[in-house]
Amino acid sequence: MVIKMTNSERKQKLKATLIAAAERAVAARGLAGLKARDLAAEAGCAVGAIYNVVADLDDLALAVHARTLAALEKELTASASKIPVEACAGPQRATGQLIQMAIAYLDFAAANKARWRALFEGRVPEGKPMPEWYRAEQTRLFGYIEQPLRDLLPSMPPDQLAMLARSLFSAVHGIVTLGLEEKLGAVSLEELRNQTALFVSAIAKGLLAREN
Amino acid sequence: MVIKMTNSERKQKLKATLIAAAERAVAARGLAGLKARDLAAEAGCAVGAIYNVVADLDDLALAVHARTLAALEKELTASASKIPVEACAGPQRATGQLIQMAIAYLDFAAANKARWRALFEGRVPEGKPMPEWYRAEQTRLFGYIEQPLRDLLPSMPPDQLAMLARSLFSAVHGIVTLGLEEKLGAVSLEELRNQTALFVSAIAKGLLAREN
DNA sequence: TAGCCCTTATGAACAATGTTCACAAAAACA
DNA sequence: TGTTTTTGTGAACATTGTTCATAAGGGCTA
Repeated sequence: MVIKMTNSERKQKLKATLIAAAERAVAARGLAGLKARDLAAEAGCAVGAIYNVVADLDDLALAVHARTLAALEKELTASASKIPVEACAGPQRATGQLIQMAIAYLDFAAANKARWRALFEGRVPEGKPMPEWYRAEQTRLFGYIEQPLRDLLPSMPPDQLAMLARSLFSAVHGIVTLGLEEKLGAVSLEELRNQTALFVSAIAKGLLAREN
Repeated sequence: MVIKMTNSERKQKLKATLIAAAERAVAARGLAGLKARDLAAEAGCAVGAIYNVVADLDDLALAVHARTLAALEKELTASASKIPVEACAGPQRATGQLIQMAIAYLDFAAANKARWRALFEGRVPEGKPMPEWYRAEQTRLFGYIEQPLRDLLPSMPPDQLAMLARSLFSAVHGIVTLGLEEKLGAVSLEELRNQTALFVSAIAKGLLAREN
């Protein structure tokens, strides 16, 4: 007996299938490996069918990005929970948390290179300013950085704190990005971990010194 | 009378023309705006002629990148010369130089957004590991960072110093990149300058503290 | 169940790419 | 001047994303 599906069921199923296929494609061959015909072949549908469930291939890429961000968040929270609450207090603890998160970020990027890179490769064609939910996701993830930063610098006004979180993430992101690209010469993951920890620690120390 | 040109003269001239056209295209429409047919039209040659003087469009992009790096270097040295030699000494002076350079980098990126972005957008298709002269250029530019870093941390071994220079650049690059992308929310250039200075200063302070 | 409508599926067709190639033109050389 | 090598040409090819007329099939009312 053939299982019948209602229309919207089929639609949702196809969308899920396509996203899964897209994720595999990105993981295996990068964002440039996301091709309409390949997706259609792997999902077992016609090329045109793609555009019934998704507006663009960019749309699909965004869906993949969302899943990547979710995986990243999982990793971040997992790493955060590894620090015992009573280990130490005050600035030391906050600094430790920041270092831990930075290294978790690095490790995630290294372990999911293609998918992670794809997050920052996408073209922003001036026209589509990125959907709201995606922005919200990003902002929410930033919360993870702001909290330890707040512990570190209690007297910092919230808006400056947000700015600082942004910059701190950017700095770590830079180290991770250029570290994982072979573009600038190869570095071992272990060495990258050291550098990341060193820099986050230095930044924390420097910021703390400035505050007093 | 028609001016005749020897073959290699023509070739070089066409190459120069193409590079100039490519530079304009990248500056105006980004790396994605580098199209074979547009170039041919602007250079007044056939599309096929391009491939007589250049292997790829990627090759042309590299030529453009080289010019961008040259312009950046000019800016960096100009900014470096603005610091009076006698202003202050030791760690303060070194820190000041690093901040100055970071801000010069930021300003250059902001003033030459498209060309600068193109430097890091290029596809690295695993196959062509980037020509040697390009790597050499990059390495040479890193020298500008290493020197003040050496002043700041005289007891640091050279290989670690190179690593540190790399990471410092990466961190600043991250702040600049994510700052100029609208992807993460807009920030004014002035605010970015403050953040950059704040972070470089914090890093310098933190590294110095670690050393003693 | 029959009949109508609207959603979905299809794959050929379109437009825009980079790149190649057989051939033409021109320069280099003997 | 005649031959050979280099350079120029633009049509042709392959690969993209995206669209569209058309066909197929589910959804609903009678």
